Amino acid sequence: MAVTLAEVAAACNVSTSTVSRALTDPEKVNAETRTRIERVARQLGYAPSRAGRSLVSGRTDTVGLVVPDIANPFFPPIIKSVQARARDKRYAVLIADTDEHVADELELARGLSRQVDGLILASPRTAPAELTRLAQQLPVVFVNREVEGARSVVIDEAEGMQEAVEHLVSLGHRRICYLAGPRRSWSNQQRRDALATACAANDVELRELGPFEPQIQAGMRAADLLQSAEVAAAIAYDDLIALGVMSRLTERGMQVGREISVIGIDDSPLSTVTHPMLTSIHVPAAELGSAAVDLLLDQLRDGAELGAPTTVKLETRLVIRGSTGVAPADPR
Amino acid sequence: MAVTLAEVAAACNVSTSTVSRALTDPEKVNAETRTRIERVARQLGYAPSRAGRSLVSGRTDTVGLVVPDIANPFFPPIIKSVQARARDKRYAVLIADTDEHVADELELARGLSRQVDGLILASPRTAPAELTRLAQQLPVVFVNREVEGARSVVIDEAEGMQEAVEHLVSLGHRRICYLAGPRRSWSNQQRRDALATACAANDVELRELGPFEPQIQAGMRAADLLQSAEVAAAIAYDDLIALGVMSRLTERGMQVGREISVIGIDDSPLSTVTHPMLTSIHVPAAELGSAAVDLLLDQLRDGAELGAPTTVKLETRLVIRGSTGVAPADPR
DNA sequence: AGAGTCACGGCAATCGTTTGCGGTACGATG
DNA sequence: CATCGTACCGCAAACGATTGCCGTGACTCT
Repeated sequence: MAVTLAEVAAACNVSTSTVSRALTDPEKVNAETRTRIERVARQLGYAPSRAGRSLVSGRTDTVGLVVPDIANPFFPPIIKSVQARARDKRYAVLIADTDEHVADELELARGLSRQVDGLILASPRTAPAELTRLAQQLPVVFVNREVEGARSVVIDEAEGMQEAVEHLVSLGHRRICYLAGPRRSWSNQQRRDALATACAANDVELRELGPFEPQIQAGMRAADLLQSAEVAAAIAYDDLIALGVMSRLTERGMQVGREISVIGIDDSPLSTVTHPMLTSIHVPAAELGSAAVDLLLDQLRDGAELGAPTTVKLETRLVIRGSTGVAPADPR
Repeated sequence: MAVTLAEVAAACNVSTSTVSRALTDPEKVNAETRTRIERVARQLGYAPSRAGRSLVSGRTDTVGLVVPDIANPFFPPIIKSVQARARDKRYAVLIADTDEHVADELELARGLSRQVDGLILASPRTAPAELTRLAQQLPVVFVNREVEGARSVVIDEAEGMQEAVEHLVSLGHRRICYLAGPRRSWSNQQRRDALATACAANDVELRELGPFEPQIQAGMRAADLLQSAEVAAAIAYDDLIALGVMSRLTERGMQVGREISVIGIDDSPLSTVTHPMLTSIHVPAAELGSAAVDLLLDQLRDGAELGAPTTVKLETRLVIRGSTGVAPADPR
């Protein structure tokens, strides 16, 4: 079928070793023969067999990426940047989608682990101990989750959250409702904590509803609950929930941005598709992805596979759009 | 590092061949030894090396999937269903995103082709001849594009488009504007043709604007053009464009669903997030994905690698929501 | 009892690459 | 002229799994 090293070697009257060296270790072989080999290899359309190479090198030149839900607009930008960065470094990317099934997460990761050199887990929800253990078995980088003894890339929601609260306060709001994400989600806790801190610092009352799954439908459910709560400002766990809320509230005749203010988190491209557009805390998704790849490849190269646990923190900031406005005189 | 066949064999006092057979060809070996081997293998945590297996079998148990843009909500459902179906059949999925760069499409596909048994190309925009040639080199299934001599799964927009036109006509519209997708896009031509046919059959005047890239931003641009055209009903190439149009029109103070009607295609989950919600032609995305995998694996199994070119056609239908309404008395 | 059958499992070749260990030929050096 | 160094390249052994072929032993049938 495919052209092999041996065929190229035969066509050049040299041994396979020489061809191999010529193509991977150019200095090790005479310049003249090297160019000859290179030419013939190209002519014959030679491409090294991944399998053969893997077998002896022990590497696969592939990284795995596990995400909870490709359809959640938060992840595509991350996936894209992971792919782009990996491709630059000659790595392929295997993707697995857990469909938000926490139970499948480890299983999928383990499955991938056999065919990749390293893994990136985005927003995992598996128990910490399991993740630590996984990270001891092969190079892993966690995105949007800090794990003991492992490397991770996370976002620092403090800044953005503080801006969000100050923004609402400046509009006259004194009471904010947090629409919580999945109960055991690490980033939900981070966000809730950041919000609590910001509220405390600004003397704002904080309420909470939820938990909600990060899906539009759940956001619609949240909207109905929100209407019976006495608040005029809500910060949602993520954009999807926020969008669901807006959609449902609008449908029920409320004027988002006037009667009630809504803030999302992620600043996904969808933030601009609604009317009014969604005020959201911007998360640098592309950087999340590329930083994760860098951290991972770093780990792979150094051989120091369990290199110093590092946490890269990326900043967030508030992007103000139309879904937030001055608090109504009477907070309902 | 990893447990090998040889280690399992040693632990069982049998040869590697026996272990291999016990695990892959259960009938070929004595029930008693088989269970013993299975037990030991599990205990030792044995997992076959993909590389070793590939080398001798020539297969990789991996399929490649090339999509134009993961961030386009049309594709995640397809990706998901491809993955799910592939996983069922013990195949891994390598994904590549062309970022809408037509030029990279073939290159990415070729790159993948070395490490997969077969390819699925979703909505490719490469020239037909190239695609035909690609399909001769390895098993390929095309999604959302018909290619000479190759297998593909496409959608039949005729039905949905006819429903859409009839729907608009029943609301009093006599003039429809098509917001075209990328000029050389195959599905754009399909959709335009289907629309033209439906319009002719219903004695409706058809205008056209574009081309537009399938992105929200482009839709916003379309909206502004639309306002200076004398139409009160538009059918967009896809939901993203339609959503961009709605968003921008609403922002400019128009009442979508009253002053102007908008219809999208794809019926992506986002259709429900806007207000009013987007009337859209539903495309069975999940079926597209799983049908593609079935077609591909079929091709792989039969060895008849260039099996009969088949085209699977999936039906579409209109989903009516709030973005369409009765035509205003004076079409502006 | 002898021959044939059958189930089971081992041997060894094979897939395509990489790489340590030498071997060869050449030029340089004393 | 002999010795040594060096640059280049070939040999062959891995890597881990699969599989055709054959040997062994037990059983059956006549």
